[in-house]
Amino acid sequence: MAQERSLPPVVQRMWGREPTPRRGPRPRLDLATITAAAIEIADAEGLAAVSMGSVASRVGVAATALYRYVDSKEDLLTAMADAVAPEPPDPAGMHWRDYLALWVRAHRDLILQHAWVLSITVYAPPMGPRRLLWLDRAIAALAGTGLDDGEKINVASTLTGYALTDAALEHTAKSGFPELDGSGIEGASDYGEVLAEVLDPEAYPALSVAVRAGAFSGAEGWVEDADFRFGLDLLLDGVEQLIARRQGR
Amino acid sequence: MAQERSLPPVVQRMWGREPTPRRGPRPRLDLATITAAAIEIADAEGLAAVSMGSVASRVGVAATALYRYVDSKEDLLTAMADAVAPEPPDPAGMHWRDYLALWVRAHRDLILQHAWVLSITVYAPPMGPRRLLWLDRAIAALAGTGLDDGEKINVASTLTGYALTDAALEHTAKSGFPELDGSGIEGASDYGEVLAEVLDPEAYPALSVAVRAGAFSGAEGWVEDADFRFGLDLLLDGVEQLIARRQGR
DNA sequence: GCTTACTGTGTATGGCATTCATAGTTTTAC
DNA sequence: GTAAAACTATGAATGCCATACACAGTAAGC
Repeated sequence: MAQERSLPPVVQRMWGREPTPRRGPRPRLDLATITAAAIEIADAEGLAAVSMGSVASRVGVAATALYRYVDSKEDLLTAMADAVAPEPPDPAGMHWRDYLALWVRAHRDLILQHAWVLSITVYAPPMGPRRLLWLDRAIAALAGTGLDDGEKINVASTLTGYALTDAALEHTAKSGFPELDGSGIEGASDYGEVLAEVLDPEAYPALSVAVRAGAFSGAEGWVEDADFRFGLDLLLDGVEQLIARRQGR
Repeated sequence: MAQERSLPPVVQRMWGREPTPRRGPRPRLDLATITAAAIEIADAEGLAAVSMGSVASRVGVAATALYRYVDSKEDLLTAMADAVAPEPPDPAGMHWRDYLALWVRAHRDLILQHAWVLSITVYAPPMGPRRLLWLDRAIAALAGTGLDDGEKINVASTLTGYALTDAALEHTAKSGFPELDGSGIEGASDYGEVLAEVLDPEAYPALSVAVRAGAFSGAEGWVEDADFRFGLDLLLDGVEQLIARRQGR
């Protein structure tokens, strides 16, 4: 009755609850070391280089041995996406807004440092121990703001989404537009230039004005990461207003 | 000199500029019909069923024939992600806030109706004709707000990101948490229940309080799509404040 | 009519995730 | 102390898939 529902094997292993077999030889591995090996490969050679074979040979077993720890490659990937998250920053003593700004930035940087995360999941509710640790800190930072638990979680969720999409944008911008490789187009302003030739001013009235006015070219001369802060402030302003509403009256 | 930079083949085809060969047999296909076929398959059987073979046989050619129109499968996928976008709603005569709310919702619904989009790209700068059409309308809706072109694009970009991540969340919530299939866990509240067993209150102080207080269980009894509106209002409040700042002084 | 520039086809290759039967290993039961 | 039971890692086999390549057919240009 009480055990009717239980977490599936992989998730249990993500939480460090590896089943310890009562008979037979001791398992030579655990999910953590497998995941760590996979992350190393992904960091070094990209996600495409992560195959059951490559991961297995890195930990010194045959490819099929991994299926003792993981039901499928997908399981391994989700475990990777969780395990890659480091310790979140400590909110102790910080104003919620300062902390959340820091939190989102750290989140984004984390993703940029392991850009392969972008290819795994768009965004799923956090389930693993590491991601939930980040969620915990965000909730903690919002203590005393008057928001209820659900609202806090919603705020964190929205911010996570922003970190993710901003990281994605920044990544594609940095690594060049994937569709434009070998076209001689190197950055946003070049793209704007070429785009201007194709854009029909009748079908795209507002956009073609903006493009011809150089809206894309401007993106080149960024002051640090103005774009990131732009969206972040948008969101935090929204949160601040919500908090004021909850507190004010 | 002027032609030094040019859009790569696929992108040109996405814009309807198919090269017309001067000799030899007429091409039997074009990118649009190939893409449409691929989208039909993805809608019906999921993205996994989209292979060069399946798409080719649906349009009545051999698998390898597709490489006359597309350099790689990835090209086909990005073409799909663009072509799937329908006509955007018309902003004429609407207040910017009303329109953008509508716009984001339509965007999210679009993704939910073709959830496979989530597996293709997290979020890349729009390059195809359909996505840019949406961008155009968002910019148009912000006319007269006092924002400059770059800011308008940034707003649209942030909102797109929100549509995407919210769709992703909603999708995983609807289709059940992928990692939890066959575990007897059916929804968020069930997950909260099971989670409570694993969560160490010392390591996750804020979160375990929230979970035990039923923060996840509450998510079940949604009024329509309260969560979606929550984040949306957060963002639009932020935009509104920005506009006020640009106008006010 | 002959060349030229194409198109679609068929075959072949190599990589990949995953299945399955098997041999080996440790613990429990008697 | 011995045998069965439970479990591990392995190696070979399967089937799918993206893609490269050489080729045969076709339509325009000369």
